[in-house]
Amino acid sequence: MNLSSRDVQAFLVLARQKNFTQAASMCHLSQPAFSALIRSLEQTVGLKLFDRSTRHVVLTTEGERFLQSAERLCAEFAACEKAMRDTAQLTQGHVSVALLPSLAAGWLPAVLKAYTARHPGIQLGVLDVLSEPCIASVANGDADFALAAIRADTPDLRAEPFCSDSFHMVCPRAHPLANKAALSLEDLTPWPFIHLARHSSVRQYLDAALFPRTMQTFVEVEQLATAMGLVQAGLGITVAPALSLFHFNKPGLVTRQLPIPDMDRQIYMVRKRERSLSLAAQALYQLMQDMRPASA
Amino acid sequence: MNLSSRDVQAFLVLARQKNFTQAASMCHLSQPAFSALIRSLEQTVGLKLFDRSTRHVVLTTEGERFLQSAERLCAEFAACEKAMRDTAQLTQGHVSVALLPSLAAGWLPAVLKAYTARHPGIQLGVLDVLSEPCIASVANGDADFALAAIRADTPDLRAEPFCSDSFHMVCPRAHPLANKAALSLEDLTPWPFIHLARHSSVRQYLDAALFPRTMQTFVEVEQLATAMGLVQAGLGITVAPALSLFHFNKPGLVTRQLPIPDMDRQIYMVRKRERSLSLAAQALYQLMQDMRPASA
DNA sequence: CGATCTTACGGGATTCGTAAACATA
DNA sequence: TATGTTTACGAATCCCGTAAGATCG
Repeated sequence: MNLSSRDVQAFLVLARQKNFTQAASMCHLSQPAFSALIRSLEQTVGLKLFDRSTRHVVLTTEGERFLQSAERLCAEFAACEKAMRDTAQLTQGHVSVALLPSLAAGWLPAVLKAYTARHPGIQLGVLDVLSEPCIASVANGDADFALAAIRADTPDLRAEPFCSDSFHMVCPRAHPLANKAALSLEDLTPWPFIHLARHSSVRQYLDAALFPRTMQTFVEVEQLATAMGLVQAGLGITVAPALSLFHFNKPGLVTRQLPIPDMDRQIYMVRKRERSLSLAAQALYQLMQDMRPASA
Repeated sequence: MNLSSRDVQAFLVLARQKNFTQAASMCHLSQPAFSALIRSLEQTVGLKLFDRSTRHVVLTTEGERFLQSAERLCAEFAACEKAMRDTAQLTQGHVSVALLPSLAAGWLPAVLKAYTARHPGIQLGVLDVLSEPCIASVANGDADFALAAIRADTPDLRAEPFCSDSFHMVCPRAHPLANKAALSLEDLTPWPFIHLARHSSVRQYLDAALFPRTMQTFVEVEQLATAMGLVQAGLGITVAPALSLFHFNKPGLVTRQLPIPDMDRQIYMVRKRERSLSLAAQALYQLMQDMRPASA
């Protein structure tokens, strides 16, 4: 049995109007076409639904029975249509993004502000974790996409460059490096250095750029905020990516970009291969590209 | 937006199978036709519902959302289809008949027994009242049709002969009329007579047949059962239609048919003009015709 | 005779299946 | 290369609107 929303709609209109001509025009059909439609509906349902003479049109008992089903069907159709329109117009939906804590703290707030202003009905999810769990959350479906420092190209995942992130030296205002002209990586090696843990992407980029040289390690810490405190206390200098410099925007501290272009940290947009982003995710990613941090 | 049960079904099959070829064969369609169907569905819904490559078919986020609506729609379609099938097969339904108390007591039980045996799911309604309220209940929709002694042909109602009902004299066994040969209406006039009330159809037929003669009225009563008691007590004789003779099937009483054919009471089937009987009512009426009382 | 539903029929759109092209592992 | 989806296209079907026919008040 095949039954379309159009059939149901036509039936309901006729049941209300009790007049083929009026009902037909309401359905934007010629009267004979409408008559044929009702006849074919009766055939597919297998029951005579209307008693009709040239003067009167009335529901049969079976028609009354079908009316109940038709009204429920019509309500479901309407709900379905509304749901689809809402999702298409981003009035309703959900998006979850995984990104590095540095992006989440410094840059994301403005993005989310713009996003919710435009799409207030969309539920947001943020996973502000390191690159590895970012990738994992995309792989297992917790996040629609991720912005991470790992070029994760697996059979499941696909990465594309999103932005790049230059490195900056951080030292106290009174430090000799604070005003040195033409700063280079070489200049940093003599000084006590606050390292991040080896598993951090910052450390890996830095070690690679230094190799085979090394820094005078004073200490290794996990959090950039800790490194900030140590530098502010005059215990050493450190290197941080541009996106996390908001940590070091403090009195008594100086940040200077390291002019080593090929050392720039790449941030990738990571998503599932062969799966399109949801509309809500597309809109968020589009906005993120429009508001992409200056590739300083 | 037009959406058919076929579309929804196809969507659900593909969402389950995640394979166009298999889903197509399940829907008895060629694979390209099925592919086109899904494409047109996506177009009417206005959303991409599946991510498809040559290897994998997966629901998009929007497809997941539609899946919920589709499942609810599918359930409604199934419920509707079942309801219609039940109605068509008389597994479900309702019929209400109005008929004279005489028919209701003597003849109806066997009819209803046969009817419920054949259609156990049909709800029954019986209005065992006099002809006038019978007709009224059809006119106001309380009964599907009536069996009454009034030929009710109004703009709203239509009557057709159903059966005829001969009249019988009732007297005590010891009464002279009990064994008299060649009984005629004349023979009854000398004896004390138990009349029914003037508004009863029996009385009207009897008065018309007698006119201008009259009976020796002993008393007028409303109920045939009362008349039976009075006759049994030897207070008089009476006349009753064949269909209510079960009242007089008692020891000490004799009933004899009055051989006056054109006096026979007509019973009519009364129904609304221009309205078909419900399937349940059709079945009941057909059975009633098949089991029609012998036109004694 | 006027209003209204049904039937008849020609044209146009939709939909189907076969065959070929295309894509991915 | 094998599996599976999309494109191309001719044919059958379905659906619509106009016009004529039938029916009831």
